[in-house]
Amino acid sequence: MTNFSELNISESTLKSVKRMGFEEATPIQEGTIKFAMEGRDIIGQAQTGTGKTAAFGIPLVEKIDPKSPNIQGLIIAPTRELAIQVSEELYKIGQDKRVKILSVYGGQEIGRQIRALKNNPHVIVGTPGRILDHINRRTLKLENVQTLILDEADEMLNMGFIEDINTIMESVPPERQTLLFSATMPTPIRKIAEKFMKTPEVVKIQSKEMTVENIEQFFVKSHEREKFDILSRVINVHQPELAIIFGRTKRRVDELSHALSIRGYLAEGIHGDLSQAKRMSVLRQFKENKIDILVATDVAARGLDISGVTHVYNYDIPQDPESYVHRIGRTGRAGKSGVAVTFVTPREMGYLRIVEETTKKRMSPLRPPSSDEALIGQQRLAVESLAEMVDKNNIGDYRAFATELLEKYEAVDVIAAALKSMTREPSDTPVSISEERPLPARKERSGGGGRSGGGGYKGNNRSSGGRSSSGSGRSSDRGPSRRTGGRDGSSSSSREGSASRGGRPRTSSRREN
DNA sequence: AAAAAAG
Repeated sequence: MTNFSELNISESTLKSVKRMGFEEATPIQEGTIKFAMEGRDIIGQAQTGTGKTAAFGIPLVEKIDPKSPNIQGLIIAPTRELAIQVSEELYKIGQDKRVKILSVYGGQEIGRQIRALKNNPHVIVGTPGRILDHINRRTLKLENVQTLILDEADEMLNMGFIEDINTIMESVPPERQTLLFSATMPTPIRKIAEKFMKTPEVVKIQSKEMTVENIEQFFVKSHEREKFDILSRVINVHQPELAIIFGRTKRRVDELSHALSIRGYLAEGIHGDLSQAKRMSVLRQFKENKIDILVATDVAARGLDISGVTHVYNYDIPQDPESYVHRIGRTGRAGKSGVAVTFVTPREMGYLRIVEETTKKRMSPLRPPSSDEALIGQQRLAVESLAEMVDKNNIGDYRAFATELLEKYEAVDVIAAALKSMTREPSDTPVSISEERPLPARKERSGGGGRSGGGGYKGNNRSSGGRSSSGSGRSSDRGPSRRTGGRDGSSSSSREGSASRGGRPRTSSRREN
């Protein structure tokens, strides 16, 4: 372990770092700061939560001349939220040295940014689209940039920014220092590194920090229409302090957050169609614990560093396993433990296996709690918060009323009544969540086909005839490989028997509610 | 097929 004071950092920066509560450098910080202060180019392989921002932020701030009016550092980040987060942390690191940081990103009035740019910031943090926009408007002068940093480079690749990145990098003087951070190193990123970097030092942190070892991973096999009720029960049993629920689409997120609010949870949604102001306010409320549950699309899956997230729920299993790793990585951070629960419909079980192959870890099946268990969870919660109020002597002047009650009733009855009034009974308020189009059944190396549309709806519809919605019966293109393998069809499982209580034979009576 | 990011 290295202490920051051993890293040749200037007094002013050290002071800021101390104020932020940092004492010892994390592995990525130790490795990066040492080489970066020597002016070396660096490839850092690490995810957020490892102290990455300070790893490049400290040497960047060290290099800034606060008396110069020029932009000396440029940082490119994949999402707006990440750009904001990075600029906030850089501001703290550079506070004592009076380094001026400016973030530029889409969704914010560009005139305001242009005015702010005239205020001679030293460091720009931005998203690719808006940075390019400013370059084209000639409102962003990059000819004095000495340090260029790519944060989450592989994410920017995934999001299709690779061309933008190339263009931006070409607009920065070649005799600069370049730091590139990426969790993985796919070929296009490697190419960028070869093209734009000078004999970079590679700083890789041990795989231990990059995996998900302190996260307990569960899955719940559940049909689409049962998901929400099971989710509420699981939440009531888990009693998460801070939870993120991921949904697959923006619409899904809207409906879920609305439904949760109806049932009395403090939940808000966040996705890319909301105004930037709304996105920021939701995130801030979540960080300040004003809401307990953040419902999100993958906009919140990557990079965001929100401390204290105890549970992650994947209401829909993510398509690609990488997304899964990013999502559950929002919990179990900074050495704390976390819980991740993933809902998976029977026909999506193939995706689950793929995820498990990627993480090299099996998920444990989670039995959906009964409504009784959910209630007990709520009651426990009431007991805890009552006890906490007593412990903290947070009783105000209710003692007189308590005495009054005790003249008439048994103490135990009074307390029981108080507990009951604090308990949220499982609500049966109806909520509506649209059925999500199921993920396409995983195709196994089918060679042929390739006609547009990919015949998505190839479900395991028994051919029960009945005008399945919207006609257009394209039953002709039944794939060549209708496999019979482990389909659950008759679901011989018999555990979690409570789910199908009424034992209704699943005949053709679809859609009757 | 969805989401992110420039409007």
